[in-house]
Amino acid sequence: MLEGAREVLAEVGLRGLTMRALARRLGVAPNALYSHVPGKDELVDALLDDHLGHVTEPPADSPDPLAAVAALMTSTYDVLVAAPDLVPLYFARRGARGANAQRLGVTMDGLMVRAGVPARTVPPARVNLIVHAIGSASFATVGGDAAESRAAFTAGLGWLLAGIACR
Amino acid sequence: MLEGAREVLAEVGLRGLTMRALARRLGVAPNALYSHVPGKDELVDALLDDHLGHVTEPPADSPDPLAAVAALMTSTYDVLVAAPDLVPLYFARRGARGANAQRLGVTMDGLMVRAGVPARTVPPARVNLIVHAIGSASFATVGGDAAESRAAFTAGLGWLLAGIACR
DNA sequence: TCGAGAACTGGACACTGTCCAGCTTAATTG
DNA sequence: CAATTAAGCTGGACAGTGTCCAGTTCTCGA
Repeated sequence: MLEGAREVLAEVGLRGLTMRALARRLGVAPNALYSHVPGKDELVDALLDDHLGHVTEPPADSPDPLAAVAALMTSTYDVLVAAPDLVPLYFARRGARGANAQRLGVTMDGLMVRAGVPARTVPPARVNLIVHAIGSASFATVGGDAAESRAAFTAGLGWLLAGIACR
Repeated sequence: MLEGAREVLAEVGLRGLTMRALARRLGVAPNALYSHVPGKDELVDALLDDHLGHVTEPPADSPDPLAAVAALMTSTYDVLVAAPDLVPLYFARRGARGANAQRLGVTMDGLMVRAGVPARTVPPARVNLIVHAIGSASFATVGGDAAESRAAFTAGLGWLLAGIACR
C-alpha cells in the first residue's frame, strides 16, 4: 500500500495522490483503503516517515562524531530533496513522531554527546539542525540552482556545527 | 477581502478557511470572490505576504548592522509564530516573492553588506537566515514549550550570525 | 466443517474549488 | 442628461475530494 502510494506520488505528484487514485492503482475500490489506514493524514504520515528510511546513518562509534553529524544531516538533505512534494509536509506535521525520525534523532543525540556537546545544548542543537535540513531542502525545491542551494545548505550546516561545538 | 480572510483564518483555522466560508463572512455568494481573486492559491499567497507586513524593520542606517539583522530575524520569528496556521505554507509557496517579502530581503542584504559580509556570501547567508526563521517558527507551533522554542531559535540565530560574520 | 474476522464493494453524503450565463448597479462616456 | 460600458454579484451547476454505512465475499485457523 505504501509502495503504491509512493508510485502514485512519483507519477502524478502530491496533488494527484488521492485516495481514489491510489485505489485505482491497487485495483480496488476507494473505501477498501480504510481497512488498512485510518485516513489520508495517517497515510501521508506513514509515507513521510517511510521516506526517512533512505537516510544513511553513520556508525554510532564514528571516530569523528561531529563529522558524522554533518554526514547524517547532509544525507538527510539529499534524501529530502529527492522527494520535493513531500518536503513541505514535514513542517505541517509532527515530523519527528515516526519510528525512523525518532531513530535519527537518537543517533544525532548520541553523536553530539560523544562530541562533547553539553547535555543542556543538545536538544536545541538537534532542533536547529533538523530545521536547517528540512528548511533548506524545502527552499531548494522551489526554483533556483540545485548546486547553489546545496552549497548554501552546506555553508549553513558548517556555521551551525561550529557554533554548537565551540564552548 | 484580505481582512475577511484573516478573520476567518483566526476563527476557524486554515482548514476552515474556505471560499464559501469567506464568502459567507463577506455576505456574498462564493462565486463573487472570483471577481477579485484568480483563485484560492493567489488568495493564500496574498495572505502570506500581507502577514509579513507586521514585521518591524530596523532603520537602514543602524549603528550595528549585525544586531539589526538579528532584530529583524527575531521580529520575523515572532510574527510568524503568531500565525501558526500560515507558517508551513511559506515553504511550499511563492509567498516569499511578494512585495513585503522582497522588501525584507533587500533590507537584509543591505545590512549585511554594511556589516562587511562579502558579497559572495550574502545570498547564502540570507537564505540560511530565512530558512532558520521560518523553520523554527514552524517547529515552535507544534506542542512544546514556547519559551524553549524561542530560546532554541535565538541560539541558532547566534550561531548562524557568528558564522556569517566571522572574519 | 464451520465460524470468525479481515478484506472488499456499491452507493451515498457533505464537502471542496471553480466555471458559465445572466442580472443589477455604478461609472464613464458622447 | 442619456446611453453605453464594465464591474460586481447571483443561481445553479460540474467534477472532484475524503469518508462512512450496510452488506457481501473470501481466507484461514480451530
